Amino acid sequence: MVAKSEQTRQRVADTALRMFRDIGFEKTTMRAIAAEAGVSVGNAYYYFASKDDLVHELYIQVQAEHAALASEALERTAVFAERLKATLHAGLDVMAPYHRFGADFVATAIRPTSPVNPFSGGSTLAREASLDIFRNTVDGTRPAVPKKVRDDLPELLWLCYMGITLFWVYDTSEGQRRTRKLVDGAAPLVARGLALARIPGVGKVLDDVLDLSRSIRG
Amino acid sequence: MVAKSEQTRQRVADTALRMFRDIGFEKTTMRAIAAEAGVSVGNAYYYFASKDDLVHELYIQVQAEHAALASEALERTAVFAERLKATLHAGLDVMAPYHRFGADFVATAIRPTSPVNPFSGGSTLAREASLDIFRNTVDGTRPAVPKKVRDDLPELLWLCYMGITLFWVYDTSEGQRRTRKLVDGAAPLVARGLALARIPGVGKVLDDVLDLSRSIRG
DNA sequence: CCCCATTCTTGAACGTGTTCAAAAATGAGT
DNA sequence: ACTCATTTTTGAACACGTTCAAGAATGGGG
Repeated sequence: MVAKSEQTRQRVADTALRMFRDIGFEKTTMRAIAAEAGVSVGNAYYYFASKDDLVHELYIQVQAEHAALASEALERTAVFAERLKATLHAGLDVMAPYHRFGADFVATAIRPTSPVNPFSGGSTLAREASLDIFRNTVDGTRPAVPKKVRDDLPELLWLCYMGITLFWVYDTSEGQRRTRKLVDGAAPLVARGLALARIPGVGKVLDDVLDLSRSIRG
Repeated sequence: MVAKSEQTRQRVADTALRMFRDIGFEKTTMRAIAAEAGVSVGNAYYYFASKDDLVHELYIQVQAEHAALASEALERTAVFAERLKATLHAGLDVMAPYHRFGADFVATAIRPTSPVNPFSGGSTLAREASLDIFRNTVDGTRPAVPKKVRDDLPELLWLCYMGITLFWVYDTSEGQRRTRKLVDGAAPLVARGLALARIPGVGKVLDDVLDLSRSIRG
């Protein structure tokens, strides 16, 4: 019977995530989580190597919700700008309850040693899952995006999404209204920008940008 | 006599900065700083509200060095791409000794509550000082950059610099070679991209980008 | 039923950043 | 020289994340 152990793990995770949402990152101490979940501090550490690891748990869950919500919304349109908008808004929808926690999340995630870090660590599962959402967004587009950028676009959009998330973290307007406005404004602009890729002069510069991007990554 | 007090403050700051550079952020404990500087822990806190505040001190100093080094290099050329390259490389030069400390610095700086945060807090002195470096970079350019973007360009470049810094933090290549390559490649590309602003189709999109950027900030 | 290796759980202990009441040093006014 | 309010300094104490030796529960094999 492995269920008992899994049950304890789940109770700790659920308690932690609820407390992150309700009272914020700093007030959610490991002692408080343990007490609330009815286990000892050491026991929580048996299942999660660190407090950051619990943040990782939250990241996984938020991302799964993002994928589900985006996938659903993407069925409704094939127009690139609309699809991008839908994916980005879905991300904001899912993160919304955790806005007050956002800054701490980003500060945690940005450390190279963090299990949540989206950049380093190479092929993190979480990062690939997140990239897949943007691959979906690009792939289902009709008319298709220019061949030239098709391969790199998902990663580029994902990077934009990271930027938007950062903007969102600092967005103190009610309901993060300004971030919504940013998404609404930026999505069609990206689409129009892509169309420019067909202008010869622009295309050359774009080629070089993509070359540089590839050479830096390699 | 106010010098005695200032002397203590300076000794704490110097000790902290040296230890950050030599042994890293985490190993530089407040107790270790105090011991090394020959004061009590509480005394260090009399002058610096937090460990983050000591990071702020470092930020100020690094930035002053960046301004000086960039200003010197900018006297040597009026070509935009060269000026941008010079400013960015100057930044990397100044940060170089602290590379191992970079991740902790960024994680500290990114919190909205941090005294080092470059975004929130509105008109932080440090942020304005940093922006001035890029205003200098743009202003002295001959031929001048397109009127359309002249006002917004410094802030945009500064934002790029933040991005490059982030890249630099994760750059594990020796001497952060890849970041240098990024700067060398990106600077001329930005210059060529600016030239495109004069193409009508591109100009329209650019106008909208700038409009959005302004409306979001306001 | 009992063994015992494995899995799970406990709570005290460590080092950390930070706080604070109290003590010491300082220096301007007499 | 002597106040005494102000500035500076001290070190013990607090809550935190984390570790770990020790013990308790579990469950398959005799």
